[in-house]
Amino acid sequence: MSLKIPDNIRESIEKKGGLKKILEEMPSERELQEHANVYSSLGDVIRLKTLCFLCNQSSCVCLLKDVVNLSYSRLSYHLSVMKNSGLINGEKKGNYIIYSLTPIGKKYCREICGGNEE
Amino acid sequence: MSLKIPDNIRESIEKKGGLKKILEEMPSERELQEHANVYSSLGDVIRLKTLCFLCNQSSCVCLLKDVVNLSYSRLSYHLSVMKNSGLINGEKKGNYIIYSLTPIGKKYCREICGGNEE
DNA sequence: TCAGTATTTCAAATTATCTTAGAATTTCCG
DNA sequence: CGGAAATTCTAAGATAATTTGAAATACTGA
Repeated sequence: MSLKIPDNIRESIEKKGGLKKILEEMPSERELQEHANVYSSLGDVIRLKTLCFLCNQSSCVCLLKDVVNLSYSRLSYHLSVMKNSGLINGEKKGNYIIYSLTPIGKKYCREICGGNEE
Repeated sequence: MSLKIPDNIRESIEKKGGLKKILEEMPSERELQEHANVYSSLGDVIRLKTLCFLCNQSSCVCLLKDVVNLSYSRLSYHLSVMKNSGLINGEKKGNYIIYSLTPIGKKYCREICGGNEE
């Protein structure tokens, strides 16, 4: 690693024990991938709106449909993205599937919507 | 809003002052859009790795290139995404551009990498 | 001014994500 | 059980994001 970089940066790195040490202390590829999955799931207004609504109120798909104003199939796609990234969970209750936030979903809901929780 | 929804959900909504009230208390479209921009910028492993490295150490592009192991143009694209979403900031120093985290970038860095900051 | 280095920009090709229509499933109720 | 109504899923095409490599820009020092 005999890279040509500005002196002050090189010195700062040496003080921290070298580049190798810094890199070793960073989160693993797997951890970063997991975070990236959640964040990209959160990176969409429709899904954030859904998250914020579920933060206040567990809901069937038919009510969510009216809240976000989408077709069933389009909403269903976004719910599946959120489910796969572990933000929400759907539980079958008779004719309906009731979606609610997982603990991870609640954490991010707080970050976005403030403290008001179900 | 005479939607056919499960009774317990309808009752829960009434207790909270009705659907209209719940919707009014949610973050605005604009706020959600801003959050979505940041989250989709975070939704990529390359960018998270960059964020975590900058969390420890401000850096020129040439060093980052070795850290994330990408071509200049590919890295440059990801840096521009992060810059546009307000996570990082580049300052020209002679021949180099030194990137560092903005306050927003530091906030998310903490969420991902734990407490260790520059 | 000129050569050299660091970084960005552009446009085309590729890849991932989103949307839509409609099919399939599930439940309700006679 | 069988048909209707409501809900959910699937797969294609449409849209958006990413990658690539070449060319452009901006600065430095001789």
